[in-house]
Amino acid sequence: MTNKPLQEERMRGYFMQATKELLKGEGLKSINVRNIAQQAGYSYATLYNYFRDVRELVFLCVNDFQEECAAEIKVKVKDTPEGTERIQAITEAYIAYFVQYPSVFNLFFIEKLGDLGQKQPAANLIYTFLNRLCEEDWEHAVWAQNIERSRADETKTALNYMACGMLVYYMNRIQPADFKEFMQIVRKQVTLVMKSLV
Amino acid sequence: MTNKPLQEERMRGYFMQATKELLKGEGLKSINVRNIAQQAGYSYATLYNYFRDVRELVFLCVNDFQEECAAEIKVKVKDTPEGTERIQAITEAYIAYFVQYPSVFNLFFIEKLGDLGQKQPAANLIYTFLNRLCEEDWEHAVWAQNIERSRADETKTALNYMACGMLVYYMNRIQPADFKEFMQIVRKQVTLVMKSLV
DNA sequence: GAATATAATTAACAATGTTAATATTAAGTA
DNA sequence: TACTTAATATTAACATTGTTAATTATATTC
Repeated sequence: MTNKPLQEERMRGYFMQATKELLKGEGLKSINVRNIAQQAGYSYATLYNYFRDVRELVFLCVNDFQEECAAEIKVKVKDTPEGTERIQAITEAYIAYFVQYPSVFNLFFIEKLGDLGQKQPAANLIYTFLNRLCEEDWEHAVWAQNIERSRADETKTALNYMACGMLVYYMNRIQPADFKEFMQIVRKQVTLVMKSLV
Repeated sequence: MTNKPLQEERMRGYFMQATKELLKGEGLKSINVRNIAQQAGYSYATLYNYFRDVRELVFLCVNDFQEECAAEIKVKVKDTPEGTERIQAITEAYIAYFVQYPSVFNLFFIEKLGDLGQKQPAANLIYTFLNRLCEEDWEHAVWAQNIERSRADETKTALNYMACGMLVYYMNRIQPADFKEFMQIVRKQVTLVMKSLV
């Protein structure tokens, strides 16, 4: 008695595991079908029995990285009081995560999923990620500080854009040069955006 | 009597012209040595007599695009009064330019120049572009509205990051779907950032 | 006009994504 | 158990792209 869907799921898992290992290890430049397949212990053509193409495979990893990122952040901010203060802390941790894993950043924000046909779900997943991370805290802030929801939404959006912009500059332009300085700017800018709440 | 440097400069010009035509026409996906060389009327290997590699060629176009963009913006904002109001107008026109030419956007913000060895100058050129476009107006604003310079610098930086972030989201994630709506969000967000001045 | 330097072209190679053809393994049945 | 067929995996092959080497064409100089 065989269970085909389960087996296929396992196979996909092996390839995804391999992809994630490569991404976090060697980085994006090592991502190609032959490397991935070797890391998974299969031949490169086998991959095509389980994924439409290599991009589908790579973008299926987005979910896993988000879970990992969310877990990491949860630990980091567990002692920060709920509300705007924690929104700042989460945003900073979010940025720090991507700095730690540049390939994940590229995967999330740079690689074009546009070409990826039906993968708009992945785009939404990415677009809403920071907001989901901060959801409770926004609720709390709106309630506790009596903030207008439309105002909160604008600030939320601003935070989202700002975080992305800072990451793009830091990652692609090496600007500023060092991480510590970068995180200081991040803190300043996040504070500045949060000020628009009141 | 020949003038080698002049001739070489001309050759470089032909290839750069071809590259720019392709970028603005077919887009980034059509950029490869064979296409560029054909568009320039030469063989693909000839390119390597004038540029280290294809990326050097492409990034040499950054300058030209910036000039074009600056000229376009100048026309657009010529009736807007100097100062913060024009900073907003310039920022919006800057964003609109990149939406109009997605390949230029990719070239400026997405393509990694990191690998490009000694091309940090290009990175700086890009990083400072919006600030240079608004330079006079910032001077005017600081002077006319008696704004602290450190405060102005923070807002300037925020605007820079914000513009980049909005573009990344709109370009890569198709979010929001339509240009008009996007530009409304842009206006709102720019206004929000500019409020941090006072 | 022959010899040489310069520049451009074609040929060739390596890396990568993808598909087609082949081989291998597993499942089902007499 | 042995044979047939379906499934899965592998190797071979092809297309695209960047790059370099070998070759050909052009221009310069004596």
